[in-house]
Amino acid sequence: MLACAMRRTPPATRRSGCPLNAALEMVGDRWSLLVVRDMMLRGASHYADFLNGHERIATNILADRLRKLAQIGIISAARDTQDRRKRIYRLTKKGIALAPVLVEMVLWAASHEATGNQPLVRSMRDKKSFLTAIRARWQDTLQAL
Amino acid sequence: MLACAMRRTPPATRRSGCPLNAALEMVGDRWSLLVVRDMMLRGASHYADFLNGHERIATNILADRLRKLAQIGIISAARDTQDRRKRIYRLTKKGIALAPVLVEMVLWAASHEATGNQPLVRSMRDKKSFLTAIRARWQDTLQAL
DNA sequence: GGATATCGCTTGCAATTTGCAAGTCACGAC
DNA sequence: GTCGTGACTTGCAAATTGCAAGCGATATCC
Repeated sequence: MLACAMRRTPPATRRSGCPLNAALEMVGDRWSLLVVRDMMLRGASHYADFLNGHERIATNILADRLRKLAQIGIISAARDTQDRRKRIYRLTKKGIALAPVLVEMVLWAASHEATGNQPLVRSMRDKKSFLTAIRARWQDTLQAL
Repeated sequence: MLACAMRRTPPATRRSGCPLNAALEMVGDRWSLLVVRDMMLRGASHYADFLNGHERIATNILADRLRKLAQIGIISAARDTQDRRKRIYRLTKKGIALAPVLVEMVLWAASHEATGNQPLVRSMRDKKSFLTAIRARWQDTLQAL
């Protein structure tokens, strides 16, 4: 199977062909990357995990973002077999590949503003080992299925 | 002078202390990073340069974003001494420091979607030399003042 | 096994933001 | 002094956001 055939979203109608524009049309809003962060760094996987995050996302917006992120192929959604009321959200390969973007945004913000969570920032300074660790953790959660 | 004293924006009221949240409150919208891209990659410096970009930003939104980016300290604005109708917008140090973020977003989008401008993508693959070149060009434009 | 709680949403609605089009106003060119 | 240009501002309809309340399916308790 060709990699191309696996893309979830055919280019759609983009305002321009610029890859940066494509990225921004997918995750260029206030909330999408925070949802990704919660999954990647805080291990969030249930609806309530995201709702209770520190930024207090509104429930209708959360539902909308989860839907869009799934459509785009950044996350996958599945019913929890242990508790059928719950759904489990997971990062896909495309989703975990956003890690370098998050790292650079965090490092940029931390070096130009007064921000919290300095331990996280410090651990990100060694990008290579941070990314390796993140990817390893993600692989592990896939094993656990 | 302490570095801290140079910050343009005292933390403001953020939804959370997370550096990623801070970054998103500053540039987490559809347009801000496209404006930065136009300056960084296309050498845009006048209002019309941005207006005529391929994504066709609306004029009121452009004015708003230029104002906000200047407030935050990502760009600076100055009257053109050659033609006093014009204003010249330039990236500050904080603005040019966004280059790694742009690079990672472009590389991510290009490897998960069908996008245009492959020459740019290819040149970004060697991140280190790409960033060095970008920073050098930025320094040059400052010399020319 | 019927009442109660929990989970993941949806709905209503006001307020803000976006996007397009049409000005406006200072300056420069002729 | 008239005309064009550059950088915006204004008006307005449409879309998006944010908050609160509700709802249906599933689990838990007694």
